[in-house]
Amino acid sequence: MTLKILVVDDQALVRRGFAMVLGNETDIEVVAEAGTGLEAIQAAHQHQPDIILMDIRMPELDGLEATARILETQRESTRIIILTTFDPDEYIYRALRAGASGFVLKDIPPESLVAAVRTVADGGAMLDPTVTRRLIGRFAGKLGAAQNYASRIDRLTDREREVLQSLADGKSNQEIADALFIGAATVKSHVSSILSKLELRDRAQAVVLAYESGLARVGERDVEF
Amino acid sequence: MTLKILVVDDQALVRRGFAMVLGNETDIEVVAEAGTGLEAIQAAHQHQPDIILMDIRMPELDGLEATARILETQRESTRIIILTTFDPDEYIYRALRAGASGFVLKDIPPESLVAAVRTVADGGAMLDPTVTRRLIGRFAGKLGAAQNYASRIDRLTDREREVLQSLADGKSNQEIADALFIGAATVKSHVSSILSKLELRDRAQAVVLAYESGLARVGERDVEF
DNA sequence: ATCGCACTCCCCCAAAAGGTGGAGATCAAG
DNA sequence: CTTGATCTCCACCTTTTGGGGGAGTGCGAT
Repeated sequence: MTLKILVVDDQALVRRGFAMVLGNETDIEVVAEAGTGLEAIQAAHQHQPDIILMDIRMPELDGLEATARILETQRESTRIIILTTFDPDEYIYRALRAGASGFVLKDIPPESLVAAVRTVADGGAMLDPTVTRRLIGRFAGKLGAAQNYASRIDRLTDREREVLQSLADGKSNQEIADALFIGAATVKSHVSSILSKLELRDRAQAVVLAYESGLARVGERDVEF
Repeated sequence: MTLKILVVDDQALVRRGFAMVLGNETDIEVVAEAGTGLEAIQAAHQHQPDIILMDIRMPELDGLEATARILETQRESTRIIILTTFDPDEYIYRALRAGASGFVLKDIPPESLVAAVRTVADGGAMLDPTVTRRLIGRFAGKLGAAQNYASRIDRLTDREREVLQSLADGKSNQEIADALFIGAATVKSHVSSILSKLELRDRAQAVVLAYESGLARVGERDVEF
């Protein structure tokens, strides 16, 4: 199956350049090009590309806004790689929030661009190394505070951690009991112990801490409520 | 200037493999190998490598702990790339927190490994695409399911959303009342209304939904408990 | 063998949370 | 001006939660 690509950039020359690089691959086809954000949205709906290479600075509607709008309606089928000339700083966070799967500089070597497209098509994400570092730094920094909790969590027993996991699912004591095949009284014991060890007041705080510490992660939960 | 590399893995065969791949490059030199975490720490101090390729599962001291210890004393001069066989899931956060600059799977193509080493040496960071995606997801607080909840959330009134925010801080009804300058009874009303509108059972579930929907995001909270 | 620990479960009690069914006030829109 | 929505609060009631005691089992370390 060939990958359908949409190339979006306000400079025709740049579009052609990327299109040529990608067109050399047998399993990649550039199905459309767009020169503005609005055109991009239009083209995305019309051609349903697998991957969109999106410039940021464009007339009418910038690439990040276009990214957000496109992903609103076709998040499942289309992934977007943001291309920028340099200075990712101000844009990366907006880009990632908008739902971009990649963020690379335009001076990327052609073969790397191809690799990035394939990676993203495979469900991965590809960021420029400096962006990656920034993201890690931000991530690690944010965890500065939560690290206290992460270390406190280590003091929990295995069973207690299991119970905390269940708490982070929004389960009641009885539901946890059923899930772990133990009595409700036992769950109460564990919960009490957890709250005490982590210096928390109630299960709601336990849920917060589970997320902040990384024990629970967004999107990994089977939230059936 | 040639890059000095330390290869750490408990399997000698794996070490030799990586060493050979890297040794082919004229500007890369494998200055030492280690088979355990403790050996790694020792070798890192002795050889002051620019880059360490570090396995996770090892006897004596695992790679993540070794990473943390090494970076404690030579964070400026040495960068570490974590290598794992698969299932990055459980390790990535610990790895990034420990200060790793890279996290790649062992089945990485040789030329990509070389590229990763150069990237990290240049001050960038290199993560496996699935890891990158996870990190983005975590940062952006958005993931597939989030949309369902997000839509339910906008049925809430402004005040209710405020209260939900407070719930996601782990606050009790009284604390929310104090924070919003209203009575505890009023908070109860709002909470009831929230639970009813979102079809939740208790505040713990509300916290979960706040995170899963992106209304609350890891690291944005002033967790003072 | 004894100690500590984790895990299991029990009882009792108080506090918090949640449900129901109100009420008054405001304010924007029809 | 009436309607509907929102925000504020109340009273009454039931359920859940959380704390404070135990207590018995098994298991691994000393």
